[in-house]
Amino acid sequence: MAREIPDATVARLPIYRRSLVELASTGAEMVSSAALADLAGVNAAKVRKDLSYLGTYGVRGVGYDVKFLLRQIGDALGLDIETPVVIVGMGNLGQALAHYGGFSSRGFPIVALVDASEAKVGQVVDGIAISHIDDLDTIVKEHAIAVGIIATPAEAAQIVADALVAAGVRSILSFAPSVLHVPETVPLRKVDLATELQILGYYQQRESPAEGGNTDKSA
Amino acid sequence: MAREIPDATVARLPIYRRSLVELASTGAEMVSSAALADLAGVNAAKVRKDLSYLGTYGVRGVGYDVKFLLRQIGDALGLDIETPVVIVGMGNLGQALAHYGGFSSRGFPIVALVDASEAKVGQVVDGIAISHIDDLDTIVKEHAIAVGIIATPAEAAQIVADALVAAGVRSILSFAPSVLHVPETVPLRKVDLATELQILGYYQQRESPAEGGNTDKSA
DNA sequence: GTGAGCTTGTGCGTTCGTGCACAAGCGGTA
DNA sequence: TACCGCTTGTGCACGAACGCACAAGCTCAC
Ligand SMILES: NC(=O)c1ccc[n+]([C@@H]2O[C@H](COP(=O)([O-])OP(=O)(O)OC[C@H]3O[C@@H](n4cnc5c(N)ncnc54)[C@H](O)[C@@H]3O)[C@@H](O)[C@H]2O)c1
Ligand SMILES: NC(=O)c1ccc[n+]([C@@H]2O[C@H](COP(=O)([O-])OP(=O)(O)OC[C@H]3O[C@@H](n4cnc5c(N)ncnc54)[C@H](O)[C@@H]3O)[C@@H](O)[C@H]2O)c1
Repeated sequence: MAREIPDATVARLPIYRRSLVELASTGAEMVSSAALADLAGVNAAKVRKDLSYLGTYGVRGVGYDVKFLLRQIGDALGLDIETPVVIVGMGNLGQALAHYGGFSSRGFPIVALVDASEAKVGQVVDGIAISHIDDLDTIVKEHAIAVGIIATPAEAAQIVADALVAAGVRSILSFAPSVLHVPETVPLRKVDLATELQILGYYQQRESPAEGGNTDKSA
Repeated sequence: MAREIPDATVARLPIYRRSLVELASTGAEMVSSAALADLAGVNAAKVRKDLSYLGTYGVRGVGYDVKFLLRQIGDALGLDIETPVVIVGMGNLGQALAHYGGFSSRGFPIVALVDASEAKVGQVVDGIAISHIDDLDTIVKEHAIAVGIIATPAEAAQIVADALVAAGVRSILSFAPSVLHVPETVPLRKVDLATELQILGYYQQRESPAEGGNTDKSA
């Protein structure tokens, strides 16, 4: 329905959104592409082109309506409805994620926590009791969970990913440092902290400039 | 000295490295670009082209020497020497990062922890006492710290980034959801979990496939 | 020594992203 | 009503990345 939005643009929309939320809180009603570009740390022309994919709602000579733009971006990203999330693997990282409020406040409430360790099952973290991985299927269906976050060791990541897909999760975010295979229909994104550090290592060593957000690409 | 390596390639080197470490542990001596491509989840031609930037050390008809390749990649990424890291902001995320062993084992030992809260200063996490942010300068110089990890709230991120740069840190990894400005000479990478979820939201909503590692770009 | 069978290294066409630069268009002013 | 200044929307050209496809080159067998 909505027209096709380029990957690079999609990756920037959340940044624009964050900047706009900030702007809105200061009472600003309108914003120019130049001002937004400044806040988001990108080129003004890029901002205009990106926004043009959402439909052309700017007013020449004036700029964009902040509130309206926020709604447009929210719609494009599917933030108009809440997307329930399950975290699998309640170790160091899983616990930190569970405690973090930034997900719920951005439309991704964490509704279930899962682990394989008997010692962890039953523990309550941030108001949610940890369930056993064997019950994943039931849990996902019960809460209509759409997103699975993998925070298990790398060895377990593929098994967990398979289980999530089988249970009906529609997209996956993985923190495990391993290559995962999922069906084409399930969007998968990876965050690998050690990899990030190694990339920094290269640029640092070469003493060459290389600032960069972590935009995505690939098929 | 080493020839210029494209950004996209640099971002993949750590993945190759991980796959090679795995291979080496199984006793494999040689590996073909096709096999490595399979492990890393990329195209075989891309593997060959990527590796060719490191110099041309493959043997036609045979493949690449696993151990030698590991050394080559390690050198390119600057992993031949240990790179000390400081974590700033010891809340949920900072604590999880401090407990994580994956950094030290990959050449990035965490040698200092810093926070602004009096309540946290002095606490010992994973064998390291938390220091006060005011002492950052001294700490960085004392330990010859090269990388700063920012795990503070977004509001404090820019101040912390400035302090890190002033103290002499050479590159920065930030988890704060905010746009940071640093000198061109300081490589900066951002990891924003909420943004990742929002990006997933888009593809999920469109039910279109969009797997992807998080490769970087930008000037 | 010669040939068969692999695997590397890379040239080339294609696609995607970027940002400059400018015409189109809106609002306010005289 | 006519004009001026500002901002959007986009055509265009450049560059980066990708992956196919093939020649070059190595090893082994006979
Ligand atoms: N902690 C960090 O800061 C950090 C940083 C970078 C990457 N990571 C990665 O994130 C992942 C988790 O890290 P961590 O430090 O939290 O590890 P952890 O060992 O503390 O926790 C892992 C948890 O996963 C659970 N688990 C194991 N197998 C499981 C399975 N099959 N199903 C469900 N749960 C299972 C374990 O019981 C444990 O509670 C790892 O892949 C790690 O490499 C963590
Ligand atoms: N916890 C998560 O799972 C998670 C997930 C995504 C993003 N983040 C981001 O990571 C950052 C940290 O998250 P958190 O959950 O750990 O927050 P937190 O509130 O638990 O911890 C923040 C810590 O930073 C310290 N701090 C504040 N100002 C400081 C300053 N000027 N100098 C040094 N230290 C300072 C605080 O004392 C506190 O200990 C936030 O920006 C958050 O948005 C966290």
